[in-house]
Amino acid sequence: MPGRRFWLLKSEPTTYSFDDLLNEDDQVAEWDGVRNYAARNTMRDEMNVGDGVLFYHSNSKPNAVVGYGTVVKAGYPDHTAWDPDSEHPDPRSTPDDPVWFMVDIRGQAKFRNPVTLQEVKVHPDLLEMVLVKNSRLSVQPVTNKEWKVILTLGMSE
DNA sequence: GCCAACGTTGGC
DNA sequence: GCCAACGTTGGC
Repeated sequence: MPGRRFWLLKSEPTTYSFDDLLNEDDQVAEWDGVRNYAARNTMRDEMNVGDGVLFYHSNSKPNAVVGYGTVVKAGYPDHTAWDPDSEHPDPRSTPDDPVWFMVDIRGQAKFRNPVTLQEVKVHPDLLEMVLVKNSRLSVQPVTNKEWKVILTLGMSE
């Protein structure tokens, strides 16, 4: 599919794990609560329906890419920002003038063989991943090649 | 639990 | 607009 792009989403499994996503109705969830401008811009402006998504567990044992899925809804305002009872309220964001955005994602499959951060750091095709270069970005681009390599590694025995 | 790296805030 | 101070992320 021309124009299809690839992304990596991070979460701490103690907060929200890939299994949590797979347990949702239709395995679909709103990727809400992101409060970082670079990550917001990516979700608001770049991510499209059908794009591939890798899921990474941070602060985990081991830290690893654990599965993949797809974008099922492109960027739209994150309504949790103006919900004072949500995890990440931000009074600056309103329905009329939203500050924060999210996408909906569907979990496709868990990797038989999670691709650990250690493996990523030594694999010649993965050394340049944003995951390694800027470890703090929670929504980040993945190249076509990185996607293929990680899927192959992840789905192998 | 520590702390380096990074992002954000706010005084000037 | 700069940059110091502060807060957070996330690997170890």
